[in-house]
Amino acid sequence: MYYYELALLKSPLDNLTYQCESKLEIGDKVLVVLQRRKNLNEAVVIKEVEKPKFVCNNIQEFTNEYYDEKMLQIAKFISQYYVCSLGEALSIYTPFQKEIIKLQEQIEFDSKIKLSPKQTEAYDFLNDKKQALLFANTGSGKTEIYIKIIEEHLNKNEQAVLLMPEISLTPQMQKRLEKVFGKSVAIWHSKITKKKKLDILQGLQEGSIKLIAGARSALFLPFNNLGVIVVDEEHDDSYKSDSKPRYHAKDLSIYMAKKFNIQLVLGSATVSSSSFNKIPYYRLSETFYDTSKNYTFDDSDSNISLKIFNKIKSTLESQNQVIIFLPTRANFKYQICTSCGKSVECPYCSVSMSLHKNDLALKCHYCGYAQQIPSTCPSCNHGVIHNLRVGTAQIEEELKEHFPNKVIKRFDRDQIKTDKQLKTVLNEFNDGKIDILVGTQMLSKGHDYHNVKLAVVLGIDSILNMNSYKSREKALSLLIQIAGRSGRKGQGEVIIQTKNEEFFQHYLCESNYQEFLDEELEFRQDFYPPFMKMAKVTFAHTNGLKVKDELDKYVKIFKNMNNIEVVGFGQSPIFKLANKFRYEVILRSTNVKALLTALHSINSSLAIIDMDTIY
DNA sequence: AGCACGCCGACT
DNA sequence: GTCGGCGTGCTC
Repeated sequence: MYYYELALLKSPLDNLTYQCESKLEIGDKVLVVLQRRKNLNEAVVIKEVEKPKFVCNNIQEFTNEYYDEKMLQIAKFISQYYVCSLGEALSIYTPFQKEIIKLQEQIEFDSKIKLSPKQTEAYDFLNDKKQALLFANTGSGKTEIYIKIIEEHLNKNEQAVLLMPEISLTPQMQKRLEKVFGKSVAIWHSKITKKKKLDILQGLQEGSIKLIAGARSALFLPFNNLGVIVVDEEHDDSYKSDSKPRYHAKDLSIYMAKKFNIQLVLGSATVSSSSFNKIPYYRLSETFYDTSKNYTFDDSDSNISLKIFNKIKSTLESQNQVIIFLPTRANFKYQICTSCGKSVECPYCSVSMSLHKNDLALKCHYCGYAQQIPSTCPSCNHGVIHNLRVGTAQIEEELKEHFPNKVIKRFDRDQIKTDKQLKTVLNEFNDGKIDILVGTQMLSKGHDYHNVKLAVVLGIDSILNMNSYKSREKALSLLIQIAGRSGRKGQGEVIIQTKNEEFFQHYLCESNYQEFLDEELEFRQDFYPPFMKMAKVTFAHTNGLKVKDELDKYVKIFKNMNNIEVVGFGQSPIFKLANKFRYEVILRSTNVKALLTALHSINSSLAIIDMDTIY
């Protein structure tokens, strides 16, 4: 009889020991039962052990899947660093299939891309440093550099992965990659169908697929010979997972690249302060087209002021396209009673309900709860409800009244739910079938809109005023990214509604972003990341008193720890979420080990641990 | 008594 | 995370 320690996939439990008549390999995926449970649980063989004192259950079934040594190593790191069980960490990986055999056919790619002298310099720099940051203005041709580097690796018979924020995986990018790499490239993200995923996995293991362009989960595919990881839009916070394991795909890319000697390229026009601080960078500011921009500021409160309206009007009159950004979905974000002053809140969350006129409903954007639009205030039963903080749907509606013969479309999570919808709207927009695109953050992410002459930015102040050490960086990078969508070929106009003109004005121009980073890093020295490690521990439970007690207990414990600082604690910004009350405590330390020791000492079923929290 | 519900603890 | 055990308290 053999005895093995197994990591239970998707389970927060520690490894458990099972027995088996036959010899197994480390990394094999098997199926087991847990005592009182009916369903089989997937598990991974971690190590062989001596016969334990307790009685073991048998391993029920075997599979033809396995995790290789590198996967196990990284998963162990993830479970340590991001504080989760090994089973949870391993769950992000897609395992290898046992009986697939690698075909030996080498294809020689020739992209025929001629890099400019500056691009060549950047290319040489990236190759020379092995792990480097490409700090490249929009329109400076960073994709071509990525392609050149990927090509070089594929021609050495290595594999490549190109990570992008989910929403930037556009048809344009797909076309560009397919033009060079043909059937050797595959696109990978959460919305790819099951069947397609199986085909890709087969192709990847056989060797017919050599490049994966995908969202963060693409980093965990069964690569056997990964030569390069490219992280595009590396500043993007969506690389951080918000469910267990709460890993950061960019940080893990850096870790994996160093550990396994893989080339790493991080790229962005607005590089993150953390990468800028620790990774050697090449500044590529030369652009192919003269992209001079004309910035205007507007300190109005109203949704669309006369000044903004006239700009939109004249842009449309000259047959050009407009994009309008605002950070809020729906028609209005807040429903305030003019009589009693109370806002209409979600019954399960402590947030205001958003008005969706089209669906005749108030919806909670956090738990999805929807209800009918009340005619009078539900608190005082007689007050009239007043709408505050305008959203994309409302702007769309108002613009449709003003420009009845123009085509106006919305670009947000309500409107774009599938990959197909995304592609359709983007294609229509680039074919000139849409005149105005009104959207949220989605608008800013890496899309190429070639005919946009005006970008309107509303509500950026609400991002700048967020209570986070990162809010300046977030607001500015977002603004630059949106501005970058206007006038990619030639003159572009940007109008920004803000009461912080001095701040934005100074740093807005892409060539000043570096100056911003220098000053921002100086400001953060000794207090914030990247100089300090920060973690957030949230306690959540339906019983508000119980969860408060738990928080108080742990705050006391943390305060008595060496090398750990309790930055603050209290109710979470959204105190009640999906019917659970939430309190949080922010910890920081210059000492990663001390911080991890504190986090690993937490033994509470109410705790949600978030290492390197982004807020 | 019969059960719905919520809390708690174990899982090899 | 998920399940069963068990106590509470409500209803027939």
